[in-house]
Amino acid sequence: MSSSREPLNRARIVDAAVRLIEREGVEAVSMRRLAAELGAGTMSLYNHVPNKAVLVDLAAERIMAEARPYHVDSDDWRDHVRAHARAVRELARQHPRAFVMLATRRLSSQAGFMTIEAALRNIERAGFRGKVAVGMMRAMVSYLLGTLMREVATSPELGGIALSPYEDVDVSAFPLSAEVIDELGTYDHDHEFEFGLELMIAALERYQEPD
Amino acid sequence: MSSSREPLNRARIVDAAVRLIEREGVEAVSMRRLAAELGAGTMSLYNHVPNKAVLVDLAAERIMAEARPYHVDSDDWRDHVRAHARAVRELARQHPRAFVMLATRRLSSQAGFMTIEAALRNIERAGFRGKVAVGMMRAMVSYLLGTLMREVATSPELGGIALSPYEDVDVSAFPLSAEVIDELGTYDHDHEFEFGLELMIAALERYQEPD
DNA sequence: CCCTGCGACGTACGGCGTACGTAGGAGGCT
DNA sequence: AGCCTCCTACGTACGCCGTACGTCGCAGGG
Repeated sequence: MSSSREPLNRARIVDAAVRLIEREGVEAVSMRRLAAELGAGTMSLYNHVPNKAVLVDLAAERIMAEARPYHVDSDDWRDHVRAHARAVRELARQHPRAFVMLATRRLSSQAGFMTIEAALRNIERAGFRGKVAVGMMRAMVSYLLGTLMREVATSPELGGIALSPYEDVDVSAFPLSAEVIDELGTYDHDHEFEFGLELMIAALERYQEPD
Repeated sequence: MSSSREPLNRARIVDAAVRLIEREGVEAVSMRRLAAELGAGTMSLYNHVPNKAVLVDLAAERIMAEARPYHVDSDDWRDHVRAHARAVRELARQHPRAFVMLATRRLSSQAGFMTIEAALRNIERAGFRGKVAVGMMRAMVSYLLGTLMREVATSPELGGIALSPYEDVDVSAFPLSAEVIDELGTYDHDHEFEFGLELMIAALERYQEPD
């Protein structure tokens, strides 16, 4: 495939891995396939990358680095938090298969720090610093991670989610669930994300003005 | 291994899978190994289970079903929310390797509904019903999923997390991060979990008394 | 007594990650 | 020029994996 005259190098390999991950998910990545795609011998890859695990790590970092810094024109910290959260969501939606992978991996990259720094800046804007700010930042990250995992790992094109997840369960044993069963079966991800986001913002606001 | 005189059946196979998952994680599960552990031929498993994917699903459901309903003596909905969240956390900590698996899978089981119903009950106690309650429940689930993923996927015994994740990054470019770098490198999961939990509760409270 | 059906199992295929050994070419040295 | 050293590419092979397929033996019914 693509001009096999180019000598192999780490960048080209990682590139190919990223493309493959975005196209078919991590589980589709194999050293043999990658090599074939690069028109190289399988074992040649090992001259540039110690093993598959770190290759995947490198790919994860590369994808993370694609995150564009968001921009927003406002003095209100809430708008910044919103913009930041939406930017993360955008990244997740653009790379659904990669996101699941990123989510289960601890990041230690420059790119990861950019996100952390931006989140801390927003929380500082809201009037928090130090330990409390870190706690809030982490809670925010947890919420984002959670919703986006749910949104993205649930998307139908990603591997056979049942149409109605509640087919073979007798709901009558669960009165409250039964009452809102239609709601439970429906996912309006836009709405849910924004709802949860406002909930998180409300929580921060409440800490601002203590009783 | 263990009394190979017993005839094979689905329950025994799923049991073995669960044990193996809890001991060494999903990635350690293989049909050959499972069969060996049961003192059976590899292909005999396929008489009781169509393929590995559904076997793992069955194991996931079985683990989920182990979740004990929590109990708490209080009239305050906050205490119920706390108890529920802590029960989920306990489950995650008792089965860290299984939890990561459960988290990336959509549940449609009876057991899953028990959790949903309990969460809805608590939120109803706080005075919310219908669509709003579902949104809140989902936000709560997202937060729980997120923190617990972070807590559990990060635990050192689960596959080589670097001691200090921020070794080779130049923090000086990130002033706010630098300011709290010690905090960032430290994880007090108990404290963090409770902090985030109170944040979520605060958010619900704020919805109770609208400005 | 035979027939039928089912569960257990062996073999084999095409995949995987990667250890290891080899070969060839580029660059520096004398 | 000749040689040596080092780096990269690559082939082979090992031990895993999931599972399709075919066979065999045995239990139960006619």
